[in-house]
Amino acid sequence: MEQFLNQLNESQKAAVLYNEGPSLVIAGAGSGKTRVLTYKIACLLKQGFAPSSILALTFTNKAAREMKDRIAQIVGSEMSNRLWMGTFHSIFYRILRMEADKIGFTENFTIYDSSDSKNLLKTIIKELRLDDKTYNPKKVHARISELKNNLVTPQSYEGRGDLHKEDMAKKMPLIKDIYAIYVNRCRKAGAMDFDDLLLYTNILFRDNPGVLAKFQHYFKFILVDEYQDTNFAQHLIVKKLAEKHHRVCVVGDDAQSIYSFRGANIENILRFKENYPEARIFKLEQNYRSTQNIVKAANSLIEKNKEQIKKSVFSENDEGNRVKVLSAYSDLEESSIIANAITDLRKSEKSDYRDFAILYRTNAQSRSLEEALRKRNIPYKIFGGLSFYQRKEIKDVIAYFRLITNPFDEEAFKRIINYPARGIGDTTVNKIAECALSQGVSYWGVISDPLRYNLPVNAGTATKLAGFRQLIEELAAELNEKDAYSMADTVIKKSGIYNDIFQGSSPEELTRKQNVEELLKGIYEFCSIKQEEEGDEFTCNLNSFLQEISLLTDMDTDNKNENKDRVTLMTVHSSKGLEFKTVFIAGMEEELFPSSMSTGTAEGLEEERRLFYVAITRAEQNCFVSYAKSRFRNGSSNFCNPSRFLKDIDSELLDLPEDYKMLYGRVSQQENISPFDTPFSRQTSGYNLKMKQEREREKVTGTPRFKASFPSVREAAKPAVNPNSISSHTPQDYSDIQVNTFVEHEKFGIGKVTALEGIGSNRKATISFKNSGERCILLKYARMKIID
DNA sequence: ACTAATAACATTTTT
DNA sequence: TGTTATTAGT
Repeated sequence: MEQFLNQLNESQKAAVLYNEGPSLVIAGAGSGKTRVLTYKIACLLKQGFAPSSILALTFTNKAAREMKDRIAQIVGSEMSNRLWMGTFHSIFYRILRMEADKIGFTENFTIYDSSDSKNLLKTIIKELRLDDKTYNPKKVHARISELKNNLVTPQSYEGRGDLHKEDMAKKMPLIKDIYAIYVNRCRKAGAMDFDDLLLYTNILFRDNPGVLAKFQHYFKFILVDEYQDTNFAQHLIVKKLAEKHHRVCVVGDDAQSIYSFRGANIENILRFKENYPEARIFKLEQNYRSTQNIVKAANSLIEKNKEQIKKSVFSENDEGNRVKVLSAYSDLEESSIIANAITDLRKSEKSDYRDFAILYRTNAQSRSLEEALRKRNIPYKIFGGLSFYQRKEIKDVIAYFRLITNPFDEEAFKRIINYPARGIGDTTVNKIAECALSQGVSYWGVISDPLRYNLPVNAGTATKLAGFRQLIEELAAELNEKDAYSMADTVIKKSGIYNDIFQGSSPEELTRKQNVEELLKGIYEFCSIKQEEEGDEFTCNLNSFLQEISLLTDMDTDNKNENKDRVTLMTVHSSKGLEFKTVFIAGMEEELFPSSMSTGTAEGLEEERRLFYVAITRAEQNCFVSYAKSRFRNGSSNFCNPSRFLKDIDSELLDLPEDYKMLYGRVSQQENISPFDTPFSRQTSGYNLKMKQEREREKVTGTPRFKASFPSVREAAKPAVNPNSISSHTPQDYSDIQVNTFVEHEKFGIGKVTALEGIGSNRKATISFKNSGERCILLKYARMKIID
């Protein structure tokens, strides 16, 4: 214990050791927040708190996993595995499954992802014959999400004239009707959306005092990471659970609250003390990550925000370089300047590619950056964009999984009723939908008994529908016999997906094939990991796999490229929590950063400023900020001005380009324009004039700083895969294995086989590992090799 | 029922 | 520009 405490500074130590009541830890960027959280939990365990009595909530699976690993290193994995540590959503998903009957769900309920939700809303809007321009499904979804996050149910909406007024003002007076129908449809489909996981948890606790009391008693200590990102529903869950013991510790940084558009309420952290008057507040202000100049620059920026908790983040690292501002004529030039800088810095500073990150406000900006990097053979990886589980072919397969575990899942049904094509077209589906709607049954109900519900289809179609029904029923019947992996294999073959996808050889088909293989591999790995964790009696069924992935994002999946030496490209949002030796922040322009969507309100603008703060504080040694004077956006080229945020940073901490000084030197001499109310038009004319002059000079001297044309060469398709590779990851052959054989396991290391039992795919080995003790492993899933 | 063509559209997105 | 969703045509 002592040795760990010695690794902490005084304020960190104080935060770790105070466990008597509620506490708020304000953790500045790079101040060792994770370290405090992990040591605190380790400390609690050492003090005798049972691991299962500690609830630790995070926002990402990644954060939860990392913390778990670090705690395991201190107290061992036997103990850390028993902690209730996970994302809000996954923890309460687990609890809701346990208590599903109390709120009228079955424990197998499906989770609708946001595209499922939007699709359902779209059909409801259509069914109500409303105009989907005014009732834009995306907007409606956002509104319903907001309502749910604030615990407004369709019932409680009734008594809220204020909310109705808001919706009327937005010309959507029927929101409440859509909302009510949506909730009903989800319930009938046995489905919850992401927001429901939090809403129903609150309902569960509200309506079942016994259940609440049970968990209040159960969780003796509650910790919340990234508290600035909690919404009202999350805040209230924590508050209710902590009511009994009042042992709650929340950690966060109000300056890094960047998710208000998803319902995060910065007030939760700003007003923590009002909710917990006896709370103690700890501030972690020493930044261990960045140079002094970077920290100072970030401080001078964030100072311009009004709403924040006072703190003074400082660094004792080297002074470092100033934040260098780069100016470019176009987004194309910006990209090449950055790419060249990476090449140069890598040599001059002996950096690896992995030391660099390029951050941007919008995903669309990645394209030109990509091209520039590719042109110079700089390896890179892009985060964001379409996640693995969002891909069409993956969603199709998952939809089969979902439908066979829950035939009432309407969205899954619609997705696969005619995929692969089986001659059931739009007209038939519409008939089913109409039939289901008018007679109050599910889609599945209709095709189970088309005659009873008078489904108006001809004999041919009826046969096809019966065929589909039979397919799903047959697959469902196998659910209890087979494990997830063989189940998935069966689904893909029986459904016809295999024939549809694994035949073609065009690059797109190849990619789809690869993705499905990747999914199968994922299921396989999931099974083997589960097998190891849960022991030999555990059968890994499809249901548990679905539960796992329904709350998983791509951030969690592609960690295999993590160690490769590549430049990172990502949005500022997804960079939160990460750090890089050198950071480029691209596109620091008005309307882009801050986004034109957020400049309308002071709060919106403050959030953009916090976003910039997050971006700057990712940098350890060098921070570059770039802007272009013209940018290709939404199909056309636009002139842009440098971001107002550049003016928020102390100019002594910036290394500004000449043209910027010329532009703003003049403006600021005239008058001191507040960054908030600078009329945009005032700058435009002068600025464009300047730009023209710059351009002319280029022409005259004939020495452009970079080549003007970039042939847009698209990268060739990914390397081909073995056409038979559907079986390339199938279990290794362990037929040579015997008692006393030595093996090396991927996770557990070297061990000796002490016993063997079972035959075929049920063959298991008991292995005594050098470092991890004795374990019984199903050979089918074992990831190990025999050593001679 | 399927395909091709065109219109509409477009922040950020831990779950 | 690039994607996605609806529509018109076969």
